[in-house]
Amino acid sequence: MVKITFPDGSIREYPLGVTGIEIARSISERLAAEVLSITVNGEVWDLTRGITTDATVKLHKWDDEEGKHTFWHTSAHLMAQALEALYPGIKLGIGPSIDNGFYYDIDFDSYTISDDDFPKIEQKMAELAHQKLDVVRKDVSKDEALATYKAKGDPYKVELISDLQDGTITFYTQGDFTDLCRGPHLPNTGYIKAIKILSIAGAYWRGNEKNKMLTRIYGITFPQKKLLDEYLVMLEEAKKRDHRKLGKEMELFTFSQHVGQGLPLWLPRGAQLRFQLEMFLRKVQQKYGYEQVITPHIGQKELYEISGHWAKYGKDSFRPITTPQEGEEFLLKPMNCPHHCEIYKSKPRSYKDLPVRLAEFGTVYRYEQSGELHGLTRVRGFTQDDAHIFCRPDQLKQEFVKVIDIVLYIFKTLNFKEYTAQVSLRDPKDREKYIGTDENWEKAESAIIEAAAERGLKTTTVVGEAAFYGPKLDFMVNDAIGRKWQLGTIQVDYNLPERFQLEYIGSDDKRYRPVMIHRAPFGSMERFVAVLLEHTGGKLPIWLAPDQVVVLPISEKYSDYAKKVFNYLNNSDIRTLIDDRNEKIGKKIRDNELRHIPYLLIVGEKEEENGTVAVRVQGEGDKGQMSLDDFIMLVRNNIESQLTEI
RNA sequence: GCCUCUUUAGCUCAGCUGGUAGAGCAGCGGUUUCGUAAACCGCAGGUCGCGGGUUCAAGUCCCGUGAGAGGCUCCA
Repeated sequence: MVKITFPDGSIREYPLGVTGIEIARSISERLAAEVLSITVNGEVWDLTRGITTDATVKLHKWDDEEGKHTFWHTSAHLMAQALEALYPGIKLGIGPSIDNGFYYDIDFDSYTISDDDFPKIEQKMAELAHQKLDVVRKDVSKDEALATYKAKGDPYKVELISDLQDGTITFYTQGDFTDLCRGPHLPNTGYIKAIKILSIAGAYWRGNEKNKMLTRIYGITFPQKKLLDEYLVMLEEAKKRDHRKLGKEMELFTFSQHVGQGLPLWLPRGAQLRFQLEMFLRKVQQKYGYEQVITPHIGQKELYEISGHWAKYGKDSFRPITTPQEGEEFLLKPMNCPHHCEIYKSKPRSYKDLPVRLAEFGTVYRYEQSGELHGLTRVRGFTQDDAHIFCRPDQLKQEFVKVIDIVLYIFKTLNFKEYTAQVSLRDPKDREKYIGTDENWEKAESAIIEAAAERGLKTTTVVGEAAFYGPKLDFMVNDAIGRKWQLGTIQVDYNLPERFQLEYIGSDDKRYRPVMIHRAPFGSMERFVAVLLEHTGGKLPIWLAPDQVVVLPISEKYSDYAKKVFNYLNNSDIRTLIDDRNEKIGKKIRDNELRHIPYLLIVGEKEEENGTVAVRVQGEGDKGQMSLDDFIMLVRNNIESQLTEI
């Protein structure tokens, strides 16, 4: 007998070799029907694997991450099985589950695969799933595993096996398909009821660009058709919220192939939106003791040699700008920090002056790889909401905490309810990647960890993700449909003060070196606007909306009154438009709703008589008549309630 | 940068196997003067991303190149 401990602490005894599915069945048939995998002593197992020691277990259903991953892992095998049947002789790479589904990397050799093949693949998978093929685990020796794949002529699996430790290597077999795999898997393929092949893409073997490019096929599967339908609806919703689409529809920004890839052109409405965001952050920063500075878009190459950016990123940057003067070279600035260091150095600083907090909406240029460019989220010219805090070492943690407060205030104001924070530390084994002394790195890392703890942030820690000059704290927000975006970043830097020989005079009249914090709560204006659009689906908070109100006369008879309303509102600092086209009111409402304008004011005979407006709120419909002054109060109160005090 | 796909009017898209470009919306002109998500009629609008090639003939086939999409690698 074995003792099985459940998550609630209860213990039951089962015969030696009991399986997960048997345990589930002993609890209820319904559970047995839903369970997908089981964690045994911290390791996720197949439901059909016998338990031979006392164990702590947890059963996983579809709503557990572990359950989904087991499901999708088997689905990846199912897809590979279907592909092998359809395209004999293909060579399999790897096929893991991912956050939303699974993929398999495959060397198709002479076959070419396109979207048109998806239905065929889906159909074959469905057919194989329907056969309820048992998925059988088998331990094999390394030699045996190698021999199997050598015989099959699959170089990728041979490479994978060669890199594995000796000992237990497992194969999973379903029907005539066998794959090298650690597992775990579903008991049989019959669990998979709904299948969708999503996309196709190239992927380097083992993620290394020196290796051969394999074909990666992405798919997703579900235990019920209904769930697939819901997922497809969600994908549609994501498409609707795509900031590139909204940016075009709302006339916020555009790109021109003549201006260049990744160089956004902000249209009047987009510029208005950015301006509102800037004003908002300027106000917050003023309260936190920041001072605005302005620096040029270029700087001498030497500046970046001092900072270390040229050595580190020079080869991936825009080429230096030359001048009529022999030997003179400038760079488009890829960072604002060197300029800000020079501002710090422009006069002697006393310990009493610190912290010095220099802020700038600084536009920088980076030559991102062409394949990486994406809408406003990844561009070659962008404006950081940048600031550099120069402080004494004893002020570091406190300053860091204040920056966290700014970030959290922004998230709150803009209604990002869920967020996580990631502490990125250096990889102590990869010294080549970083500059600076061990001692300073350790001080910086502990300052971040302590500051995050002080504000009770839930953090994850990733080793090896630090910037080359220091560790950082990055913020990720969840948007309205659950997607994660990286936004703000706060970074500690002992390195640049060293390189720029920054100093302050201490109370003992000796010279000391300040510490720097780089921070950008939005990250960049471009990226932030993109995330905001996707989060809100274009329904921006009223204070950010480029156009806040549009006045719609019922017919041309009332356009004089509409103009009076329009002027009155604009004079009251409410950004107002008028739509006095010769169209029916229904048409005007439709068009202006589609433009995502927060308030539509309908004016006709009744309104003109009473000196009122009929208010229609975007997405909510008719709110009835009110006086113009009441409406202005309504708008102002709305703005105030959204912009809560710090 | 690499792989796959896409590129036709301001926007969204149609144009099969090569025979010389089409729709809806937007725009403009008119009719209508209207009460909460699309009134009606008419007009105009395109060197089919760009450059070569094959062909009697290229939006369509081939080569090169720009831009976009989905991934991979990268991200100060």
